[in-house]
Amino acid sequence: MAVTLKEVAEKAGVSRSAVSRTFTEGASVSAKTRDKVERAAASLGYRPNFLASSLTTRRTKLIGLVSDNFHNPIFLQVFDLFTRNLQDRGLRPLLVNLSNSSEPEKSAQMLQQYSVDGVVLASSTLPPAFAEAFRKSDAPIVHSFGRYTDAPQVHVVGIDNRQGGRLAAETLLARGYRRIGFMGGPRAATSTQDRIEGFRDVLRDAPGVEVSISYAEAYSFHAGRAEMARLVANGPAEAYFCGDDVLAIGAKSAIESAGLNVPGDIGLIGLNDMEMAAWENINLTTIFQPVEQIIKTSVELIVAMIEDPDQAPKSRLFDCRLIERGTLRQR
Amino acid sequence: MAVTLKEVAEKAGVSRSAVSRTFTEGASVSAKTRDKVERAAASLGYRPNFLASSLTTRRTKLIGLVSDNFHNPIFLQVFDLFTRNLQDRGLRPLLVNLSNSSEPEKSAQMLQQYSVDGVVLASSTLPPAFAEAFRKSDAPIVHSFGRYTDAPQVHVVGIDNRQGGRLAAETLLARGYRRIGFMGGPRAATSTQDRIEGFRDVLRDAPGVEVSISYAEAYSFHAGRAEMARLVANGPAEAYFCGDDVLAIGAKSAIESAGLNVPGDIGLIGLNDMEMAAWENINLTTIFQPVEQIIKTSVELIVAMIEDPDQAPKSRLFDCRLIERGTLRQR
DNA sequence: TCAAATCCTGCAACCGGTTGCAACGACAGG
DNA sequence: CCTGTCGTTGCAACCGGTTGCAGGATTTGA
Repeated sequence: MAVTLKEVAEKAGVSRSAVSRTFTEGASVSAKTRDKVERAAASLGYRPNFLASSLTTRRTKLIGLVSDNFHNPIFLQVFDLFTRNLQDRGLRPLLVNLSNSSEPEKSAQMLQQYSVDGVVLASSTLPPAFAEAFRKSDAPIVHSFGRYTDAPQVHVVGIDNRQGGRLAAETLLARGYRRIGFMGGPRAATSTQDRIEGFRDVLRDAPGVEVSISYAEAYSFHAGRAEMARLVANGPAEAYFCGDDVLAIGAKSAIESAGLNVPGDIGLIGLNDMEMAAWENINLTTIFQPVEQIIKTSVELIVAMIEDPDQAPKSRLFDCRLIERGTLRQR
Repeated sequence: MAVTLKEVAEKAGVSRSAVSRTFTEGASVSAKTRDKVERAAASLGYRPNFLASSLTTRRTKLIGLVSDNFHNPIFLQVFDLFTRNLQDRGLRPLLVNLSNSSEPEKSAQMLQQYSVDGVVLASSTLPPAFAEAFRKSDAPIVHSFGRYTDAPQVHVVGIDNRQGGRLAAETLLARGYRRIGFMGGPRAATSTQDRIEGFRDVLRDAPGVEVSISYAEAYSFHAGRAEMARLVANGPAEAYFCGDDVLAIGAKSAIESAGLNVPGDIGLIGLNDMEMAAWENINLTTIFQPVEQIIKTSVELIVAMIEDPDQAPKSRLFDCRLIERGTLRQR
């Protein structure tokens, strides 16, 4: 059984308040008392109970970290960065896996019952209804990797998907491709639509360019591979912008299985720049998404909102940039 | 501000105890009272505060999920499975990232301060001192993917690394390889030594077989690639057992970069059977590690220990099995 | 119809802390 | 030496729940 305040107080011969105060930043305690208390606490191995104190302080230092993406390898990096950023500020992530859950309200309530100080939604595929469910809990919320809106319901931190789409289109144009395809993730993913829009904006005005659009069933290797296999069988474009690296890697596999070559026969450009994209046997040209910056900003934002919860929701978007590797022809 | 017990009690015209009891499994409340309370609770949107109740019940339903492995893609699956298994039992993972932390005691104390009901250490590379630090916290502990010991300090759930090593060796022998290498992870990783032992046990007695051992600096693609590049330059063996799929994939990349072919020139067999190993462009023959079973057992064990904490620590090991794909010659 | 058994309920104390307030002691200034 | 000020301390109430206990209400059995 853990040592309590009371035991320390008795051992040190002071009141419980005195003990509490020596462990509270900025409270008024004399050097003599502090010394007695610290001595007693050390000898008993006392550690204040966070949960008990949270009752009165109304701070748990718990942050709900909610995601539905446990298959795309980029999210391992996302979890790594989130946990470290949070830990560095003395916050603790309470992990919630929304995969095949149809009841976001349950999770939102649960987080509320744990009195989390804030919630991070880390997902680019979260249906709007889900974000809405969490909004009702009164804790600060940040939607990371979310979609830009003029009047967002919650704070959004992510990339400018439109700019990413434009960048991909410009890159493909500059390489001289004229029959160009977009291969998106699931049609419903919020990120996909904006990327298409940017992509189209650029190509609309380009003379003699033919654009095709298709969707993979998920942001996964197999979905990308299956979709590209279908495309290859029906006369593929010259190059594809894939909405995610993992789709691009699947696509590459399909192309090579068909006896064709990347970038010789078909060019590919991905999005994310996940670790694997740099592996020499993959070597994927891709649009870099500033994951570290997004996460750092998300955590800063959550911390700021804990201090001052009444900030109007805003979208914070970062630009993507091109990472040139070996899956587009040089021109 | 959240609705409290007291407000519900007032609205329903009953005592606080009555409200508490209607929300407590198996407490004695009349149908009439329960009805009044539920009505009032629903109209106010009341949800009991877990943290407050944990103070008296001594159950938080919080489980510390500790890991230091946020780079090997297999761990995304590990996190997925852990969170889901825990959630299914109404438990909540408090995620702790031990990466580049040299003070496990801090994390252990922190978990204690949150009164977690149990701790899962999910790592195959955890230095013994780390496990030791957590052992001192009085919560039930399970070390998943840990190393087998006759007299373990904490419960261990993992694979029989020795059997895995034997299986790899037998497979390579059966394929007619005679110059055989082992490429392990970091020399200090607890798992590596046992795998070598099993591997050696089989090959020691095989006539005319030459065994070499080497280590990659980390369980990572680049470490595997670098080590294999070194081996290829110095006259490689005919086939290698790599201590992890990600090492094997790195090795394959190095072999192909050197203008050689897998399995034509060098055979490879990995360990883990991570998702990516099945990707058609990788198609890695590997030793399957029953991750789902390990995690399911770990969670069951934690739950059992919460009920009855005084079980002597035991090791629970699972057998590996061979997954044949395309990186070994057929014989 | 009445006593005994059973079920419900509220009181009050408690879980492990925090904090407003009033009392106290020490010290400085007059 | 007295008074005012200030820093320190303990008391007691509180955070949002749970629970042992005793008394009241209800049911059961004869």
